[in-house]
Amino acid sequence: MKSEPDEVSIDDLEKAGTVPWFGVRNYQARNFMRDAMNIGDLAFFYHSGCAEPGIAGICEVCSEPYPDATQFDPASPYHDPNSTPEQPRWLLRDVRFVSKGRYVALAELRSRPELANMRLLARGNRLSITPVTADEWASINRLMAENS
DNA sequence: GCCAACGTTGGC
DNA sequence: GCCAACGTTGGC
Repeated sequence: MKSEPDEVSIDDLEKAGTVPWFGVRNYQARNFMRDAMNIGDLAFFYHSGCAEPGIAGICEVCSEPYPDATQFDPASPYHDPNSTPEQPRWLLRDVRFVSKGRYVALAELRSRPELANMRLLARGNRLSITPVTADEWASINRLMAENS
């Protein structure tokens, strides 16, 4: 799950404990969050749009999907004038802080042959939420556990 | 249903 | 700030 650290960083999540994953405005990413997640699932917290993008920590899905309030707020950059409370387009889930690990930068992810097929790293991928296979999860977890 | 134009994402 | 890649919009 990608977030710009200027908006919500892993440290912000640690302080807050739980945050709603607001602002997703891509149908595929929304569908992954709505349909492919279950309460208790773990996710990598990825920092994007910053000097050194990469995986900063782990969070846990802790709610069912519910409407993203920012879509109804005209003052929000995530406002969607075509969405209504009766038929909301954008759903989110809450996530809870689990842990921080050694920062695994995008360049390091790209250097690992075992991650060559990871959806996150696919050419042209812009989805802010992508699935992770069990093997990818295990190998990244090992990288995060290494001493820095 | 096609496709050009436009907007956005996100790494660099 | 640039630009490749992709998604969305809207005319036809």
